[in-house]
Order: sequence, then C-alpha cells, then structure tokens
Amino acid sequence: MKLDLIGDWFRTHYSVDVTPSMDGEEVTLFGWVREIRDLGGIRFLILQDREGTIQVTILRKEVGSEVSSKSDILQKRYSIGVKGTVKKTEMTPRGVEVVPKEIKVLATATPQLPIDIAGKTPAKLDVRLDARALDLSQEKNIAIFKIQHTALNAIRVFLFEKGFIEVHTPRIIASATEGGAALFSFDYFKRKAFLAQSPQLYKEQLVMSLEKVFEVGPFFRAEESHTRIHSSEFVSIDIEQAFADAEEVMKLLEWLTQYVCETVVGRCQKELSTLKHKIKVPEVPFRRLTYDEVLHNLKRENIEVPWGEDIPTTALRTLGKIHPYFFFITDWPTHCKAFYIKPRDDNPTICEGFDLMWSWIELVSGGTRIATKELLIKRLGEKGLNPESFRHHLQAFDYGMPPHAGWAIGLGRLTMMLTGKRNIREVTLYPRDKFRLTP
RNA sequence: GCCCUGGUAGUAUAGUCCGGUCUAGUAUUAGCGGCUGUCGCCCGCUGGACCCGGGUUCAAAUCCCGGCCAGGGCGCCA
Repeated sequence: MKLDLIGDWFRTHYSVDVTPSMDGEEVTLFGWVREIRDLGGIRFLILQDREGTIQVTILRKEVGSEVSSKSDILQKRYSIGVKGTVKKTEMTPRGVEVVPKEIKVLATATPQLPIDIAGKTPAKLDVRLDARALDLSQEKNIAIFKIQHTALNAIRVFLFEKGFIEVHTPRIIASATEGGAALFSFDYFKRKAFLAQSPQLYKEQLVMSLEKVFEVGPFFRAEESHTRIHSSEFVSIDIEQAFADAEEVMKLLEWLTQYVCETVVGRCQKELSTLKHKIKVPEVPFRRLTYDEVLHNLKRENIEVPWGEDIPTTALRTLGKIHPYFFFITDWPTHCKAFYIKPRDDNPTICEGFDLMWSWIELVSGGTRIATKELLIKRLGEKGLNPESFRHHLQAFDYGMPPHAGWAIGLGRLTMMLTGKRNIREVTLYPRDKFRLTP
C-alpha cells in the first residue's frame, strides 16, 4: 500500500486541545487509529495521540469520496494525519468531534495486534513486555511514564533550588565499588571492566569540589534476585552533600518526598484517575524508628530477629502493615550497612545509616559517610574488601574530604508508589532481569 | 539458586482434581457481509489453540518423568 507523505502538514493541536469552543475551526491532527466503529453510513474513528483521544466522524454522504475511500482502508494502529473542522456536539463524551476534509495514511499496522490496545481483554505482563513498543501506547502506560516524568522533574526542580549540581559519573568502572552486589563484567580494550552498580564513590569524591551533587541514571546489578521490586538495570537518583550529616539529608529527603507527592497530585490528576490511583501527600517529619524499635515492634508480632541481623522481607512486610506509609529506620548495626557508612562516634556498633521505607519496600537508603581514610580502610577490612582495589578512591581522602552525607532513591520503586503498580517491570520502559534481555 | 502455582486460538479464559461425552466451550481480536450517532456499538457468517520431549494406557488437554517459560514468594541484593 502506498503511504501518504506528511508534506507541508504540521500539527496544530493535540487531541485534548480540541475543545467545543473551537467549533468551526480547522485543525490538523496526527496520531494513531485506536478504534473504528463503522455503522454503515456513518463511521467513527478514535484518533489517539500522546495526550489523549478525539473522535473523527465520517458521514459517508457528506465527506468527499476521497476521504470516504481513504477511511475504508484504515485499521487499528494505522498512523494518520487528519485535517478537518471542529464540530461542537452533544453526542460525544468530550463535546466535540472532528469532521475530516483530508486524511493521510502515514503508516500501516499488522491487522492482528499482539495485545488489545483498547483494553477489553487485558494481556498479561509478560505478553505485554514482549510487545512493549505497542504496549506503551496504551493510555495507562502513557499515564505511568508521565507521572514518572513529572516526579523526576519535581525532583530536579527541588534539588536545583537547594543548590545541588547535576553530575554524570562513569558507568564503566575498573573494580567493584561497594562489594556485596554482583557486577556485570565485559571486555574493555582487552581489559576486564564492570558496569557500575552505584555512583557511590564518585559522588563522594565530588563533594570535595562541587559540594552538593545529584545524579539520575541507570545502574546495574547482576543479582539472582527475581522479585517484583528488583531489576538488573534500574534508575537511581543519588545525592551527596558536603558538610552535612544523616539528619540533614533525611530532612531534605522527607521534604523532597512530600514535594514530589504534592506536585504529582497537583499536575497529574488525569493520569492518576486513568490509573485509578490516589496519592496521599505525607506530612513531615516522617516517623523515625530505630533499628531497636523495629525489633521490638516485630517481637510484639511474634517475629524474632536477632540483634545484628538484617531484617528479612517477611518481617518487613509485617512492619509495613504496622506502618503503612513512609517511615525511616535509623541506628542500624554498623555491619548491616555498606563499608562507607559512618559508625556512630559514641557507639561504633551502630551507624548513621538510614532507610526510608514505603510500607515494606525500601525506597531510599543513605547515611552519613565516613570521611577519614584510616576509618574507611578499617571498615573495608572488616567487610572483607581489599583496600588496594580502592586505591584511587582512598587517595581522594588525602586532599581534604569534608564530612558528608547522601542517599539514593530507586526511581522504579518511587514510581510504583506514585502509580499504584505492584511490579517494577510495569513502571520500567524496557525492563531487564535475569530472564529478560529483550526487547 | 530454592519453594509454590501455572502454561489451552492474536489476547483472555472454561475444561485438568476423577483419562473416553473435547469433533476442545466462551469472550474479544482477525477476515467477509449488513447497519446514519457509536462510544466495551450491534447483527450474521468464516477462520484460529491444548508449551516442548519422552512415558503409562485400548484411549491423554487431562496421569507420570524431564526440559523450557511465566507469576508469586524466599534467599541473595539497596
């Protein structure tokens, strides 16, 4: 089939910008055919674009034969341009329709689509992910990523306002940054290199110069973890701040969390209602539970966690029922946390690391960092890591490393919270996990 | 990596426990035809499936074994 050329057409409006008050105006719209309802002498096209949908009404007798025959060949997901007249009407939910004067077919689509884009027969997530490019065109998915976009924008606005500088640290690294998590390795000009699991060491070094930095970017973990809150590739929002401690960055974090919720509630009403999700704007300060208090809480629920152990998921789920929204867990045993988290001066068995929980899910983790070389080397040793492989990082501590603190938010988990989705794959454009490498 | 549950047309499901009635049902999608106000349009017709391999049996979608894949959970992991 011969396609039309876009020629000198340009879009005058998105679908949702066409309103009843524009009655009689000529508009040019681009988008995709979402539905066709053909009643014989009259045919309704639902044109979808990024912002929504609008009905294009084709009365056979009244449109020219060219429009009429062009509309005969249309099928779902054909990409089209429509030039036509806005008509105010009582007969559509939006109060408007467009009567076409000219239709251009810009792309065709296969007749039997792999998923039902109108959503009558919803496909399972795995099937949707296999046809992700098409799946993402569904209104619900567009809503998810608009909310994510709005949240991310709010985060940037907030952090810029607070004087943070956006940075980009390497994804390609020479050795493990944190120990613990497994890294992906690959060939780098005949040397072995790794994909970064975190910007941790770099962002710490940057507080020596830029003082307050943040980074938004993907990181990689070769974990066996196959759960609905883990991905092999995930986007992290990291901050690091000089001359600050955990308490200060926790305050920043709770204000930021509140601001993000407010902003999304304020700007994404349409998307939230598409997703049938409500966001409660949290009050600050968030509840702060110490690790010991968490253990007591759990004991009352007949869950015994020995002091010093990490809290297992099952226990976190119980805790999440007691505290269903945001709360901090502070005063962790030092050895539960990464080597760079600062032990408390008055009691080195516990540390200044914290987690921000959203119910049972860890949304953010952070803390005061160790700022002296000797202590850092000691902690590396205790974690079974070889200080020699951190040589370049440790050297930074010879040049005036100030006290500093920071945290990292998992963007996927944040988006789950904001959209009500229960699987991180749903809020990831092209998720990567142990079993999925495509599309 | 472990545990549980599952895998039936393009999609979503019924049937599986207790083998035969399954020539595999339904909805939707797709193809064709009809219809001038639909908005999950409607009506008629036509297509289209038992994850792969092996076994038991007169007979397997159904039972058994192995594999692959998926969902949930755990462990690992921020």
